[in-house]
Amino acid sequence: MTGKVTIKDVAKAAGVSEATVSRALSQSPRVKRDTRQKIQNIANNLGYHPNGLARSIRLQQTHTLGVIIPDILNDFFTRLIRAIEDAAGKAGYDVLIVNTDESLAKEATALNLMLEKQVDGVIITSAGGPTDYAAILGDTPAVFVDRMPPAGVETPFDRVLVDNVQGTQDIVAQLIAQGAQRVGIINSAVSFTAAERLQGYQHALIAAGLEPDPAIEATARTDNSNVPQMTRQLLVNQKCDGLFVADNTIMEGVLRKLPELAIPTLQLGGFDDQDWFDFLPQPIVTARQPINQLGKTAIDRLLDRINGADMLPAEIRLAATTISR
Amino acid sequence: MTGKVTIKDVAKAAGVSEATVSRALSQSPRVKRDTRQKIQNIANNLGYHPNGLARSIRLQQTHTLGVIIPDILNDFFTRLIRAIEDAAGKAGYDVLIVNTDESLAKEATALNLMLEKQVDGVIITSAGGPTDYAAILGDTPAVFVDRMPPAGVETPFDRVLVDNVQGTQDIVAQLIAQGAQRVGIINSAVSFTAAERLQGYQHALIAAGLEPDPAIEATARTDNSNVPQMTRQLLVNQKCDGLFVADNTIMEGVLRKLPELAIPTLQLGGFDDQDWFDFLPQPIVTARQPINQLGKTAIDRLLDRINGADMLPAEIRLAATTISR
DNA sequence: CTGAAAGCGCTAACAT
DNA sequence: ATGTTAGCGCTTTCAG
Repeated sequence: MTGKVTIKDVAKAAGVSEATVSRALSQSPRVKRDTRQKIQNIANNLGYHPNGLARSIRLQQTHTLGVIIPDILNDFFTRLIRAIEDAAGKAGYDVLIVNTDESLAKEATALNLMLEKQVDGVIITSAGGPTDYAAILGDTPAVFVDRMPPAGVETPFDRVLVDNVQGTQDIVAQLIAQGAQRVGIINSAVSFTAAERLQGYQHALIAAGLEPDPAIEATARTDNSNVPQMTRQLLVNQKCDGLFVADNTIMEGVLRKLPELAIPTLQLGGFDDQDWFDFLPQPIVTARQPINQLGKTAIDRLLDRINGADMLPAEIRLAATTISR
Repeated sequence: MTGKVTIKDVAKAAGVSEATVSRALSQSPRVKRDTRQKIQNIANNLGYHPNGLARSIRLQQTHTLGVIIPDILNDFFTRLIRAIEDAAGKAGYDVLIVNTDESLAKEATALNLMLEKQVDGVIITSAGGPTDYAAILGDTPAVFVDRMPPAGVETPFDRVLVDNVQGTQDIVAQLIAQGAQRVGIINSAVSFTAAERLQGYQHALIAAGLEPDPAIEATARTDNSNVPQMTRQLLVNQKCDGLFVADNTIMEGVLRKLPELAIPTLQLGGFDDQDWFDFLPQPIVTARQPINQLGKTAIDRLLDRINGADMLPAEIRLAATTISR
């Protein structure tokens, strides 16, 4: 933090008051054209950059939104960030992104950081802990995206979510339609989406007259270290001929394990779509999430709140699209 | 920007002065244990969050670093961000990331944004324009990573770069060793890396006694829209039996086109490695970049500058590793 | 050990 | 059309 040339320097150089410089630089009509021109030139020559901190502290708003993301290496979140940035940028807001590595501790730190930086609002993809968001956030507006804190009923926040139940149900139904008789699941460690996706999975089984079997319902660790072993367990020991995988990071582990297991006719499906799935040798059924909509909807909602809209917290569900390859 | 409870409120509630609250909360030893305890409790109960803007403006430093990234959807940069965040975080710095979509205009905007936010330093992956960085940056320290502005000789900035020439040369040499007789190149639109990678490509050809041929040196557009066509051009029309591709985004386009061309024995290689290349049916030779080192080195260098280290701007080159699949 | 007061850079009344 | 001044929330001399 340097660039020590301040509005005072410009004022002195131009022989006017600080107020006039401020007005000139913010295009106020209350300053003569000539003066404005002169001041702008001088400011440029001096290499003046307004101090946004000072302005924000004065104006009581930063025009910055905080975004809390659990895994910046995950393509899904990268795209979500991009969508959020886009929507925010169009509305004139900057975005402060913090990655939490699915750690609750880091999430709390991130939240505090954002509050200290006085962000005007926050978008949270929760790592899924028992955090008391309302207490921490005070009256800073927040919108939850993709995941909700597990708290449950009385969440006083807006939520923009994917229809995980329906999305999963569609995929599993498709796997069965393609001939699978015994479909296992490797679920994710993220409690919120895991619960919903398990439900969709079971719905699909029951709708097809199949019985859910706890023996073929596995859960991946957060670091996915047990995925290879779970894959073998379900496909070899449990003789599943269909497999639903709850997200793209788990899918990568499964795909890596598959060749050595050499299952002849496996019906494979999973949540999250990746472009490179096009290059896979085997067929795969996936749910493509409406990422851009997710981001845009969340930002719209957040900006409404920031602008003082008086509305009840709502839950918005967006549908995923099933893609068969 | 809300959270209106300030240090003044805490002071009032605690019956002490603002100064004492400030001292208590910053663990100054110059305040009685009891007082500190009491103040901390009151602050918690009130839901007090220090205003980072006010503190930064007072302390003349933000403990925030700006990072300018040209394409946040590109896996390479995502990993770079992650590496930078990691290194910065360990040193107690936050990171403000801005994506420029390879646009010079957005890059300039991003730079200004960062200066206005008073970042303590900037890491730039340049979109590669004729921008006069020195003039814009003033005395804000900056380090260039992965790419340098084209200016050339007299860059007064530190640069942390990959050895593009050697990396490319190794790959192309490997393609030739594997039997390729006529190796084409689809280069990137990014001037800096493109120039170096072309050089490495040509070196390898010459070292193998092959003649560089402009007819098989193609360049992708920034949006890669011409990649399918270039691929056909080189492999079908120009009958190349080897192909070097300058980055991972171009590689994806090539891979997408390959099946329909059905080239029997193609030796394929490219810069940037992706984990999912493991799943490709055909062999591929890639350069894995030392991303973590890149990030860490850049941050170290930047922090040294921020802390006033007096050293000449240097260019640090890191080696890429060749991976054959 | 604690308080009073100045000042970081900026904008917005309120003058003139 | 421009200048004067107060104050945003914080830290830090300087006094006590």
